[in-house]
Amino acid sequence: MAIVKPSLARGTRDFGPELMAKRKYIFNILESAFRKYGFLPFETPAMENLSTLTGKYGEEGDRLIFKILNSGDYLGEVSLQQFETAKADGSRSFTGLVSEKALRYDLTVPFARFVAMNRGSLNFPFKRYQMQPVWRADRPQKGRYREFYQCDADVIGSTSLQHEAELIALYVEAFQKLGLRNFTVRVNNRKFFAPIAQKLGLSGGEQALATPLDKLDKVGAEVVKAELLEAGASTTALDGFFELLAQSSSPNTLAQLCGWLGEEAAALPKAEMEQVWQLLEALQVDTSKVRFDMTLARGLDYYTGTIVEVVTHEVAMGSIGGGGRYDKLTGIFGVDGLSGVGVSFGAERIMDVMEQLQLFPGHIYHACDVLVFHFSESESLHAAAVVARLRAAGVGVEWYSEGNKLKKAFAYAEAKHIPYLAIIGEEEAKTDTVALKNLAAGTQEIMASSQLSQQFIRA
RNA sequence: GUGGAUGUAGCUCAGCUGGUUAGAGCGCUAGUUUGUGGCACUAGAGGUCGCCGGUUCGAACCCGGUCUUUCACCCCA
Repeated sequence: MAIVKPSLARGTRDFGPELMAKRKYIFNILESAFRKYGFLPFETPAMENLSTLTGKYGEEGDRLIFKILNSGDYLGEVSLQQFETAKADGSRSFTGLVSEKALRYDLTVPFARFVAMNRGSLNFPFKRYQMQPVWRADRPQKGRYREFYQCDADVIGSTSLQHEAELIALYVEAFQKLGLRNFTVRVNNRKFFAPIAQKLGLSGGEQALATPLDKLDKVGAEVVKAELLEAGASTTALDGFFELLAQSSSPNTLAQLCGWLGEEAAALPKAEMEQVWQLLEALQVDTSKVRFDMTLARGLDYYTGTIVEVVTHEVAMGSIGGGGRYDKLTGIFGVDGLSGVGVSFGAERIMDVMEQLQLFPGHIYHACDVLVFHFSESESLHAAAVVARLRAAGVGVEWYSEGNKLKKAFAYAEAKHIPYLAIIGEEEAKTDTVALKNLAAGTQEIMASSQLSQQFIRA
């Protein structure tokens, strides 16, 4: 077989022991936060039926789904006419002919699929957390991968705004536990969009508003204004709206927006926002980390109510978390009346942010407590006894196997961040002792083998 | 998916307008020190110059394609 130069598929990465230590550190913090709020673990397959995924993420999203080619003679069933048609529409209809499975694009849709399938046997409101990779056929950039982990917490089967408030509380708590200080949970409500679009006179409905609005902070007011004009907005209404946007960082934004819309039109989303806010305060959430942001839109089609997104101000990075309420997601699978709400943590980006801010504590990467080293074969049985004795006492031990060079054992232990080296030579074997060296301090002590485990149990 | 940049030793990078055996620092290996590292000194190993093709007497260097990474757009975690 030809030798292939080893390489990674585009947009993917390996996780060596050091990165794994960091990822597990993040996952452990998130997991304990999830459990603290009553969420239970849950997983779904990496691949779903293509029909489960398409149409849930918007047109752009559909394009980014990784499709899996059918097995066998997948071209045999395709007629020449179908082929020509597909060729004419830029291959769009072709995937449907040769692919019926795809890699999951997010964790929410598979979860909704599960709930719809198992509604009879679930205990509602059903709360689950899920930490698994998702795949997107996007063009990779910094902080943007084609395979990345999401950590989601969702509750399906309740319309209570308690869940919105609790999930925001969870966000604030988890990010603070991870060590992030300067971050904001942006909150908005999709129910504002229809009345705003109507007042502006947009023909395309709320989506015509959401897409341009979402990129306001990026492209600036003028560009957004131009796009909305093109979408049919009236000039006078637009001026009023941008006056609001110009001061959208003020704490009165919500009231101003509602004033502009009129009490009747704004009544529902306003009431929801206010209730969520009251609950946040009652839950003693640090609301300085939470901000109403009328420019937040979010791309995914399925959100219907409260939407949230988390950004950090300490490093340049896209959002590190996002979520919202979706009323009709299970409806697509034939089960109406099950509203859901959830949040997602972008593990990969959180990891990149924490890396840059050096938020990982130093102790998370160490293989075990002690490396046992013996000089020659004649001491190996004594060393084995020491190893066994330590492990029996619950101490993490690695037994060095490469030769008689103490120097190399030092380097090895250091590379794996093992704090202690237990040295066994002729003299130690004879007297049933061990020379225990603390690598960081450089101190060394001769002690009886039987006393050795005490050192670690104390520490 | 569209446009721009990038790619030289394990890592970070030199390499003058194309000209013989492609360099440095760090790291690695061995030794000074046959049982005590993190310092110093000495020696050494390691490169199809991303890949494929073209121009040329001659290409790491010029041209085309391709892949990777990266930036902007799009979108998003």
